[in-house]
Amino acid sequence: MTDPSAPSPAPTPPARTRREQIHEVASRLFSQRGYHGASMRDLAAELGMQGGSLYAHISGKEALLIEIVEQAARQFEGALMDLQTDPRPADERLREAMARHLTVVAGNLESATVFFHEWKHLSPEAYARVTAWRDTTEAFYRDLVAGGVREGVFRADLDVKMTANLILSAVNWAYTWYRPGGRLSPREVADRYAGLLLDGLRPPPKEATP
Amino acid sequence: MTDPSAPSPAPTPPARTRREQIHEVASRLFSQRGYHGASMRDLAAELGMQGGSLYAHISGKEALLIEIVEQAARQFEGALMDLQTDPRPADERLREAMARHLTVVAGNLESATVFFHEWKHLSPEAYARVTAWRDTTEAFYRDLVAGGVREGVFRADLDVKMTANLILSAVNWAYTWYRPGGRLSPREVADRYAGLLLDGLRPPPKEATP
DNA sequence: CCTACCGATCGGTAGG
DNA sequence: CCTACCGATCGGTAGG
Repeated sequence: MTDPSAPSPAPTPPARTRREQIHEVASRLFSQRGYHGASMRDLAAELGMQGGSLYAHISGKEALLIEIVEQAARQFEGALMDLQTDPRPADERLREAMARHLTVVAGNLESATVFFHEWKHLSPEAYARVTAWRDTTEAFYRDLVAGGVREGVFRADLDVKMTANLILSAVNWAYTWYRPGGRLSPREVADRYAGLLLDGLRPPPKEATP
Repeated sequence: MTDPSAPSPAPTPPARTRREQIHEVASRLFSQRGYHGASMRDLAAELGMQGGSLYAHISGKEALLIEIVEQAARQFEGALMDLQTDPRPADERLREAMARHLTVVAGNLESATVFFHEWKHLSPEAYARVTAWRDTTEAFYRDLVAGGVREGVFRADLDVKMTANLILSAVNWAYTWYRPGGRLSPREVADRYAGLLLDGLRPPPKEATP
């Protein structure tokens, strides 16, 4: 990691790194085996330590789950929320939001899987925080759709809630099938999905030539 | 359940009922707490028996998971597969497939949740069977989309795989938000989703009036 | 970060 | 379907 010919201006703090390693391996194990199916001894073994040694770095198993899930929630939030003040028309904002959302999912498949599957095992307080984050994301997409209707970029007769549900389905469900190194980048998936949603499956109407 | 004024022509076999009760409660517990988070003693307690007594009815915990997951898979298959020979145009077939798919999800929220979350805990043989079922469903939607393109009902430039992914996202993700007794029936959700997918979010082009 | 250990709980079985 | 039990494993701690 360190180039011996160069000075090392900012030595990496090692304590932080170890915690991050634990988080990373825990994300993988929780996503593969589920929260209850992955044991602290499994986790320790993957890091080359004994089970009890983990507790020098973390306070417990649930704290690990909380941090993984809340970090994922913060990433979704950080990717989307500044789009609320974006001046572009709603169709462009939709394309951009889907691209960012899919980029977070695709770039964090393991913690996204933990976020979607294991959040129900959180203690009531953390559970409530995650529920609030989910509601915020849903409201973001509903507002985007409603804004598009107001702008005249979207149909006036849209069911705003169902439209937001459909968009969320597309970007969230990607955690089940998207694999890095596949045919399409997250942005390409977003472009195709947004194109389908905006223009629909039907062929464009022919020029009126009776 | 039995009308005392009427003769009972086919007495219900009680052994089958007990197994079905176990399946039903297991679906709920597995969906709420996850496969590894739900214990056999939890399950027995909900049925008013001791942990060991379950094994008079079932062979083990994993057999229970296999049966729940495979029953769900069979329901999806049974709902969709006869549509392959349906003579209607692809847009109508799409609407019907989504309605049936959503009806299975909405009518079996617990086992659908187990199907989507816990199948990764199956033994290799059952895992392979479920994977094959998933592939069949994906192929069904890809064929439907490709058929629509051939018929001229869908745009010629569709990305068939991504279109099928988008449809599957819509109908599968419903397990996370659909609740019985909500605003819309599964069929109404399907109608709205199919309408959005077919016609898109953009307003219809005005009649050419220059 | 390790050794050694705690009480609790796990899936499952024997014998009735 | 129950009682009583099996060995294994769980999350976590004490003391170094």
